[in-house]
Amino acid sequence: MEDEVDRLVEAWRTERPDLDVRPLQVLSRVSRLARHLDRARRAVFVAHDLESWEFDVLTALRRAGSPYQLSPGRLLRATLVTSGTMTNRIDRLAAAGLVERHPDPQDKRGVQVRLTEAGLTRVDAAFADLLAREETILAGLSPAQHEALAGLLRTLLVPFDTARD
Amino acid sequence: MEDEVDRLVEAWRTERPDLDVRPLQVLSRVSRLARHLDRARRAVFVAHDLESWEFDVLTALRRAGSPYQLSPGRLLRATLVTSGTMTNRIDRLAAAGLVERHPDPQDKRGVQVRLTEAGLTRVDAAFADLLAREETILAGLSPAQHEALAGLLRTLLVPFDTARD
DNA sequence: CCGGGGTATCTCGATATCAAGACAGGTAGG
DNA sequence: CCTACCTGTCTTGATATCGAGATACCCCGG
Repeated sequence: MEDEVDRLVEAWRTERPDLDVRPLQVLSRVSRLARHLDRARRAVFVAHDLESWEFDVLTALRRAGSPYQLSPGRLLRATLVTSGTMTNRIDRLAAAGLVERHPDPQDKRGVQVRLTEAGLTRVDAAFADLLAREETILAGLSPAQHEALAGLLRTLLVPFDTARD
Repeated sequence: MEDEVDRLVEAWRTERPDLDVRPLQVLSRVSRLARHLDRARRAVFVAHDLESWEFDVLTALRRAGSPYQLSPGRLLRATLVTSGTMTNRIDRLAAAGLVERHPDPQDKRGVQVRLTEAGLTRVDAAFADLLAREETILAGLSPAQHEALAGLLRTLLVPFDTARD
């Protein structure tokens, strides 16, 4: 079977036979697959009345464990957005009743963003559905292939994750 | 070596031991890697005074082969954006002198977007640089691993690329 | 105790994107 | 040929994001 990237690579080989376009075989697929995953995620979240960005913030809080709270600074580093964006996101999540802002007793500059009861149940339900959907996307892979793929991707990711911060 | 996803999976196993979070081992890595690639691309393009979206449109035209022209409709399908976005992009690329709009002689509703000489040289230079940068990202993989990874990703991508359109 | 640099969060203006709809031109059936 | 539907492109209004800067607070060195 062929995918779009096979066609894309073929076109480049015709147009630029002087270049080695093999990197595209991996990296264009990563980008395109990420785009498709984004759409699939969105489709799962509409059933829970959540946007992707809401889910990203809520899961970061959920993973932190009880009492499910993090500072805006930690949240923005976890989700790779700017501080202005995170302020806006927290505002809207608070308006929706999914999180609450609490002053940080340790640091008067700081704030702690805490999941509400409603936020917790929403994110747990959405996360379970998301995993189910992702399992179907991976259904074409054997357990061994699955593991091999995870390992290869880790190899590519480690330099990025160790370089920063 | 560990990456961010290993830590993320570990957190989930603690917080939700009832769920099988293995899909994240692959799909979260795909999403995160795509994000890093995006930044790396951006960094390459600043040297050529190009934005990522400009590069996307210009490469679609470049791949089409001489005379390097496509309709806005084909361009928006190739780049996965909406028609309003594509109109805006073509406007700005035309203002920058990288493409030109020509009426379609076959279909009076239609337009053909054609790469200018300046657009062709810019995209060729940027593409060569991008490939060089991508090669360094993939340097940690042996040729066999590279091929295996490409194959596994294709398996995941084929259902998406055959389903639509 | 005080001053300077660093940190945490928020504000503001600019912008790229999307969704929905407008509109001209194409196309097939009666 | 003309009606009704479809297609290709552009317009418009709303919105999430970013980058830069403002503000308040922390903390270390003198």
